[in-house]
Amino acid sequence: MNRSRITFTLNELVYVLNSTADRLLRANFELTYSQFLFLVTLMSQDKPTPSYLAECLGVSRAAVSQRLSWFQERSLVKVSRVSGNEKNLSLQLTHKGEQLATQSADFLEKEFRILFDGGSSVDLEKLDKTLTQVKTQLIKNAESRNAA
Amino acid sequence: MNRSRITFTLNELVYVLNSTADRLLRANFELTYSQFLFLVTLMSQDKPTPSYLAECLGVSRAAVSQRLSWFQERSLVKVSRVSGNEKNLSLQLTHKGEQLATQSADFLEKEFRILFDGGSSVDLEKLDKTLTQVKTQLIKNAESRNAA
DNA sequence: AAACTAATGTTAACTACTTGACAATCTAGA
DNA sequence: TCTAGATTGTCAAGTAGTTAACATTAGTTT
Repeated sequence: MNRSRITFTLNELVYVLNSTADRLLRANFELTYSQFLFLVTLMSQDKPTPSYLAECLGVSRAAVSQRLSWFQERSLVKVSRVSGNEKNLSLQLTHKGEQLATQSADFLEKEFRILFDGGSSVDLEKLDKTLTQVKTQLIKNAESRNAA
Repeated sequence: MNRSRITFTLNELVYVLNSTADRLLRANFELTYSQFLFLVTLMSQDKPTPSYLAECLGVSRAAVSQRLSWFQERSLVKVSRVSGNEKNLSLQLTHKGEQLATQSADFLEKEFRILFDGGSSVDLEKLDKTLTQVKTQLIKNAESRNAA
């Protein structure tokens, strides 16, 4: 029952976090959480192709392809071709897109700092390290188990 | 950047956990993770109505309604009416459904114990408590923020 | 150079959810 | 008692993802 409890707790926590973010973003920027992630991920991306964006977002190339028009229609993302490269599309945040991404990220950051706060005895820095450790170990064990 | 890192880490960890569970269940029981959750949740439920199941699963009543036929077709769940109650449906795992739920849960439990193991220095019990604490506090702060 | 091979982006068909509307049923209050 | 309100289950329409198949382009091998 140990395993179940912690995976359920994790799922619940993630649900609370993501739906809170979604609510805040909808109310203040008319943006869903997943649209926000799309913009923010694209902004921090060194290789701005749809294929790489899909990989960073953890979704399929088809999913990115389908969503692109939404961001183009709203002048948030510019899709172009770089001369000498007929294979890859190049994605770029417009000025408007960049502003929206930056402002909403700052806002969310500030809001969450308040929500996480309140005389908490939890060391978030340390918690993050622990979680990363669990993740890494899980992946490693799964791999060695598959190899065997 | 603190907030972002930990929410990303959490999302990543949950993704690894759930997709691992999904892979194991598909390979060994021809069951997706979400079908597994449907069965297991129903099994541990005291008030076996679709509406309450939806609440427990964290999805809409419509979603449960749409999925019910899948479980009925495979003789995993029996849908009936209790006499004297024309409003609520009554859901019940069949013997086959109960066996599948129990066996797959035991299997998953065992597999995850192995994956979580391996000379880990992480106290999962304690981690669970910390996560629960963070979740509770987050909800509390969000409420008092909304009230104000 | 030609010919495999691999990667990219798009489409079609599917799945699993959502919200909003609805009829049917139960429950309480005047 | 009966009526107003709440709850339940379902449907329709919409959204966001999936996989599989495809044409196109780029790299590699012979």
